[in-house]
Amino acid sequence: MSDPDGERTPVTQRAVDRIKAMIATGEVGPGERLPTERDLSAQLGVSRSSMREAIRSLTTLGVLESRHGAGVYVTALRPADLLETFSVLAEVSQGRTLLEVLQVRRMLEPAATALAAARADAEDLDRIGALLDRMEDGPDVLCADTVTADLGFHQAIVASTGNATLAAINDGLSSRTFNARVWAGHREAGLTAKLREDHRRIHEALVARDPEAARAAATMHVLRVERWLSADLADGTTGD
Amino acid sequence: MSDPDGERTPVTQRAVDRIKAMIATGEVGPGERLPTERDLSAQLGVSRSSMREAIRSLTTLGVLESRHGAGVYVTALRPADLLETFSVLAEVSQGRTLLEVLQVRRMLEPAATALAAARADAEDLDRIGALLDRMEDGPDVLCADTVTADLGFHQAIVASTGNATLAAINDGLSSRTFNARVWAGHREAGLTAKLREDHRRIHEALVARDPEAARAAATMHVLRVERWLSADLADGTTGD
DNA sequence: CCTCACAAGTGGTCAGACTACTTTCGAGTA
DNA sequence: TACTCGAAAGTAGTCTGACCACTTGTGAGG
Repeated sequence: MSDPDGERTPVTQRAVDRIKAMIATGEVGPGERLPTERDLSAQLGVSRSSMREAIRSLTTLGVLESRHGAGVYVTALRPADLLETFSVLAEVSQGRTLLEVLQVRRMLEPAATALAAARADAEDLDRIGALLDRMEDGPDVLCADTVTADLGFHQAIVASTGNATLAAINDGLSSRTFNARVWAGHREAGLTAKLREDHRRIHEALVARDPEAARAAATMHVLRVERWLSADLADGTTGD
Repeated sequence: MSDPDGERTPVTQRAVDRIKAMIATGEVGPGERLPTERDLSAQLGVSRSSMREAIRSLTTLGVLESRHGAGVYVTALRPADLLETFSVLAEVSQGRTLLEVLQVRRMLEPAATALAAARADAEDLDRIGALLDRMEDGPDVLCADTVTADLGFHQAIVASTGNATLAAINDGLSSRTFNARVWAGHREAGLTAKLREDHRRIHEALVARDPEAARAAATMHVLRVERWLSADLADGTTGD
């Protein structure tokens, strides 16, 4: 910050910085509306196109939100808003990076699940249990619902830790396409029962309010997925 | 993906998706150059303005890189590229969210430090040791160098795990301004010696290649900072 | 063979017009 | 009076075409 002016900074970047400053100084707070694009561009002496690119950039970052016909607003600036971009990692990653992601999840999920075992309230447990049932209900068929329930199951657990930042990060480390691959891979190997067993054990530990059991169950689950991915990658037929 | 067409998607969003698809299908790979903005906009039948906004969005996400006069390129798509936006969280966070961030670090750093104790090579240890010295060299005065060395110290440790994704995430959870606050706060309380001791213990565990000692030392360090922040927030004079 | 200036090509910025959507407010109605 | 609904004003979204700033390749000149 405070680049004297040694090098010419692009106009759009200056606009981005200016808006960031407006938020940092409290000139506009979370949830509030910014001046119109036209006003902003006039204030900063830049064209509306450049201002729009600046706004687009901050919108992508989750700092601003544009509502067609209504105006540009500052988001709530909650972790979930700011970490939405995070999902790109899981989406784009392949091979080696995917393994790295799983390694990070092996650090986070056990700790998060243990914390959830201590903190989840009855309502949380109900929600988690319902998602578990949805996963079990699915026949052998791998309907998209199973994958959805699986994602929801883990998200609900992490969310019940009460740490929104943790939840947002963990969500970013999971991706629908990857999860679908995991289920498909396990079905081919006839191992979907193992996945279901993992989930049930995690749920039992949560209900029993046993953090250490929860940690162990979560570790085993991530490890299983990690091991499967390792083997899958080694097969060569990695697909995209 | 594959939104039938139930609702009209904005033109710019379609352009973003199209470029993402070009990358996903391998039509353009990491490091390669895209067609010119003018060509792309013609291909997709959108205006150059909209295409520029799409490119701006992907540039912000760390997927593309624009070089004035030279063209638009796909980045290497390394985790560090994709997670650069992550730092916004640590920059913007305040109060409660900051505590959440530290709680996540308490899950990651011990595990990462333990892994580093097992994996770091001689070169890594040298680099880490040098940064430790730089931190100790600083007199009582809190020159910016101490903060820089502190940041570098933790980054070097996490980097030596060999997990670039982990390193990128952890970097995103640290911020220069927060670190400076921590040092300033500890100096006021006359506790900088404690911070130095933490770092020394971590380093010793790494050199001894003792993962469990490393895990414990890292945990204690993060806990100390967490406890300090808790107290600092309770003081009310939280600053911005 | 090397150097350097020029030219072509590229992203960066600007201006202004029009479209699509949202919100507001007032006229008309029950 | 209270409610409904449609028109109007205001906003973001898109398009066009022009010009500026920078990079790169190339060809003339040394």
